[in-house]
Amino acid sequence: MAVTIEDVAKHAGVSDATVSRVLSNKPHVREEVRSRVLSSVAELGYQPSRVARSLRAQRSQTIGLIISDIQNPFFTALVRAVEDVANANEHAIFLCNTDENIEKEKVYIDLMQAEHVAGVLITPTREAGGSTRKLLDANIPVVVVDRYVSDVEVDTVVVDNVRGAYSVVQHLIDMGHRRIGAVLGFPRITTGRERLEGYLQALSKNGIHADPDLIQDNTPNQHWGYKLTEKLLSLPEPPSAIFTGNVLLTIGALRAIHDKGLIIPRDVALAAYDETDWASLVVPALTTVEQPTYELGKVAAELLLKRMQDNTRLRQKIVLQTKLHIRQSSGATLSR
Amino acid sequence: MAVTIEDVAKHAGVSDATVSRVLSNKPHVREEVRSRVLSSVAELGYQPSRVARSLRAQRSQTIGLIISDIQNPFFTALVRAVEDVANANEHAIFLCNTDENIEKEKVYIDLMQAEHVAGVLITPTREAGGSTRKLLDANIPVVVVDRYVSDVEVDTVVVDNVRGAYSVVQHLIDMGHRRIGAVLGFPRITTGRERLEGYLQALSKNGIHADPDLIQDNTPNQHWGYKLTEKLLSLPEPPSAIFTGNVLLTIGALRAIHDKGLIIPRDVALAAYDETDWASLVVPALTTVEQPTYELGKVAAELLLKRMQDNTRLRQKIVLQTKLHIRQSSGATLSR
DNA sequence: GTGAAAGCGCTAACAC
DNA sequence: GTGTTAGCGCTTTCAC
Repeated sequence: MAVTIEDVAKHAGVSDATVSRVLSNKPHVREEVRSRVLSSVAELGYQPSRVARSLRAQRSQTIGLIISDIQNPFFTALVRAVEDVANANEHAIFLCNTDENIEKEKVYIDLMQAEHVAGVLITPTREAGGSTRKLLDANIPVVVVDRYVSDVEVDTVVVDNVRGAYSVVQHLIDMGHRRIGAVLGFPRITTGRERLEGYLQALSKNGIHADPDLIQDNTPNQHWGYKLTEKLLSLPEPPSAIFTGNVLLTIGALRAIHDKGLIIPRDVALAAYDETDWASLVVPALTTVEQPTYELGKVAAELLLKRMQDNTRLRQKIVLQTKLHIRQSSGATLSR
Repeated sequence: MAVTIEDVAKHAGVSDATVSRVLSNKPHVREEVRSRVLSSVAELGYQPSRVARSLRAQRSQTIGLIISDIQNPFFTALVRAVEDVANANEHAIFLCNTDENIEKEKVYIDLMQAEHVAGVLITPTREAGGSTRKLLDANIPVVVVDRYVSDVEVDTVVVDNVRGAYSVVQHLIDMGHRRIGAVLGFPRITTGRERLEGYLQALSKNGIHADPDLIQDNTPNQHWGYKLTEKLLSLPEPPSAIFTGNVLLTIGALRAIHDKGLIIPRDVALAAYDETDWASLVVPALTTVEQPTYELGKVAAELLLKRMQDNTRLRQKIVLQTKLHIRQSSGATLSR
């Protein structure tokens, strides 16, 4: 049906081996033969089968990208970066969404093996690196990104979440707040835990007692952002400021605050993890911690490519820094 | 290295063919043998190679998804839906981003052939369906989604953009506006052209002359949303209302309006294509046209699966409807 | 410098 | 009901 290497070989009057050599730029082919083959390729519109190549090489030209939620703009920027890097290196991308669900993660890990992918980028659903280890055991290069796993030696690219959270909570304290609520993702996800840690460090450094009622966590999505914020606002002694742990939680929180009829920052201040396109357009503009999302994906993808080329290199852990954007939602009166 | 079907066969004391039969639930296998094979599979942790299967079957268990921009939440919802459907049918997804770039689209089309994908979902970069035809010629099932192509017979799932745009522009007219600016995507993309058409229909129906100065189009991203809106606002006779053609254009427009120091809807009203999480949280809340994004992806993916099963069925064109959300940005004083 | 042949892991056609 | 065999398209020895 489709045109195969044999068709090209016949057309050029050579063997398939020679065609193969030409196409993979191997030496030891006469210039004349090479050009004859190339024109046959062009004439027949030959497309080498990546499937056959994968089977033969026992490795496909594809990178598996296992992320938590494609509808979270944070991951979207990551995907974008990975795609750009993969593209430039002639790799395709298998996209997989776990929804923070360990079962889905497992299914996808098996898929990665069955597809003989060249490598995997994963934002693991939990700190225990079972899935990561399984891939490594199958001899598949892996880079863990955004979150780390603690019980497996693996290349890792993350953001300094402790410091990011610390800086923004410190800012809230600087604005005079002492009862600061936290709306976070599960602490079993390392990003959630580290942001909690930064929050606690800031409080402790300023001699503020951490009230457990003020610390809420669950799946980091809009629904729980709403629920947890509602809970905070209904406390007998509600917080005067709220720190939200990612963009989806923030959207939920904004809605909850609005539905309660409260005004930011007059009734309750807000500072959020994750910068977005619209953070500076909302009224009041949002104080945010910006993560280097594109950079994160780019660095991780590049690291994966290096690992794919040389599996003996030393494992690396790269930590990127965040940037604080101070705007009106935290009560700051600075320009936006 | 990895466990193969032969390993399983030996372990169970049968031939590979029998193992294959068991795994693909073929009849004519003794129950006793079947269970012996299955326990060998489990014991050895055997994972059938999808690569080998693909080569053998001349078709992989993968769906190609070629979209325009993964960072646009509209496409993100689409991706999400496709992934859910593919998942439920044991298909993986190749994700490809064209950036509205025909050259990238062509590269990906070739990739789809080289990967022997089971089918392709595509949001074509232009109305001329060259890429789509190429896939069909290679006997790969295709469903065109979001935008249509006019010169190829192909299954299509789109939104009624003319009507969506018409309804929101009519609403602006109802609010008393007669000079309405339009910030749109290229008319070579069918969504852009149809939204322009809806805009023009609404004007014409109300006896309003369409001023060419008020109609701006370019690549539908944030940058151009800003530029084109700036241009509109700098006209000697600027519009009293602006209709933006997608969410990225809207973000650019919001920023441009803000940077000019104008207040919505007092100085200029705004109504936007695409509903978002935050549209109702911005102050003023945005009047939007909501597209059934998830539905779009779901219907398209299901249609593709049907086409994959039976390539002789009649071509279908499915048109989904939009929903207008009237909020304050258009000057409406209704509740949000 | 080039060709012939083997084989990657799987399934389907054909034996028995 | 089960095994043997061939072959999907490619690359990589190994001859010559």
